Amino acid sequence: MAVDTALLTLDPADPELSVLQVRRTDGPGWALPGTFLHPGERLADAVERSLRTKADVRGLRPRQLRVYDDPARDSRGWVLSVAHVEVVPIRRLDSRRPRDTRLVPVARPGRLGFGHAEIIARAAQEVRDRYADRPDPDHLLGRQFTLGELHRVHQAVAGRPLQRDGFRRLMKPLLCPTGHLVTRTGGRPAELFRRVSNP
Amino acid sequence: MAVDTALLTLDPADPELSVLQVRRTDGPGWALPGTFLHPGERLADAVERSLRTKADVRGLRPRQLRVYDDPARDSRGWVLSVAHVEVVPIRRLDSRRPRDTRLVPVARPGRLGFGHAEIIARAAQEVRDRYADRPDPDHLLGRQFTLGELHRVHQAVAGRPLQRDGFRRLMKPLLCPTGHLVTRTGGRPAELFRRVSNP
DNA sequence: CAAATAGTGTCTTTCAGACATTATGCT
DNA sequence: AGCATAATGTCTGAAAGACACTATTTG
Repeated sequence: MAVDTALLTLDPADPELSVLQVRRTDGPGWALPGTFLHPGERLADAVERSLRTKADVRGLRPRQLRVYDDPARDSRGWVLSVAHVEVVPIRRLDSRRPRDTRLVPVARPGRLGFGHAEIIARAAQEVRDRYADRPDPDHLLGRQFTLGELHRVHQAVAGRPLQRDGFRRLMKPLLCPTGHLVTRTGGRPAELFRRVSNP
Repeated sequence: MAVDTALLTLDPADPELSVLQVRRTDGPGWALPGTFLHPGERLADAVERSLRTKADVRGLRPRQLRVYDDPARDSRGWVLSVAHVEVVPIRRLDSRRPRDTRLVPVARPGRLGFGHAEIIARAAQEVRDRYADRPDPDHLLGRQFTLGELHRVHQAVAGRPLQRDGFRRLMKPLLCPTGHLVTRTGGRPAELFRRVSNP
């Protein structure tokens, strides 16, 4: 019994939804981070453990995607894997080891074994669905942000342009205005917003 | 490692979405049909096996819901369970043993252990989502049916009345007219339809 | 002023909800 | 005729797509 995780993030330099991959220890190539489940361990704890040791990321709320149970999936034997998806802002990945990890756009995941390409595709779809009608539910942005910043993040997650005015009208009733203005780049100052109910 | 299945059906006498429960062998009360996974066995095969022995149902296409991994879930020890959902017409349950099984409306599942009530709620939601915009995807009806029959099935699955004319307009473009009319009860004869792409 | 970004107004199309009307068989 | 069911027509309001316009900053 194993867990595998598609850890997604946004690279601000290249605004595409990307997935963390780790160098395989048992052979050449890359794979999703994963681990075998310890006896009595919860799935979320195993995900946390695998990502803590491989990418130094903590405080996760992984979501299950599905179980992959094809007996031929893993050449080492019969391994059931519970696929998970998790989204973190890229600064949470700063402490990862660059030689043993890489970030790859989800649209071009490379050649992966274990059916990991399918997990990535499903993970990307899950995140896109989550972002379709909620303002940045996975906190890629901080507590406060402008509608322009939110717009760019949602476009990057969706992987396609989203109409600006329609996006504003959809998101504005879901946000809490702070009343503060901010000037980030040359242009009219933008209003800062917060998510509505935020821990 | 185990599988549990919410096997849903419609009782024509009482048009509510109902779930099959089996008498527990290790204690009093009722539970969802389930079994432990055999080594090397696929999840879908374990589901099929458990339902074949307990309800004499074959030819299933179970869908995964999620894994339940709470270590305190099963008092007998550490058991991960993959919950599944499956829908069959009630005639496929004719050969079940009446004393050891029962059909219960999903809205009132009774007192169940192992978190089975939550599985049932999630299963019902999954089926309702599937039925929201497709004509009877799980073949509760046969190959041919009238829009009135389809309407009654969808209402029973949804657990609430669905507007008749809106339902017709939504479903008609998804159906293939046969050109044949049929008179089932006193009233104007209805046209028979088929699903569009049907194996 | 020009460029860049933020914010608003408005038109059209589409679609769901709701109600009404017509069609055709049965007793 | 009267009832039951099937099928269609039409109005309205909400939401999405699309385009245009105004507002406010920097250089």
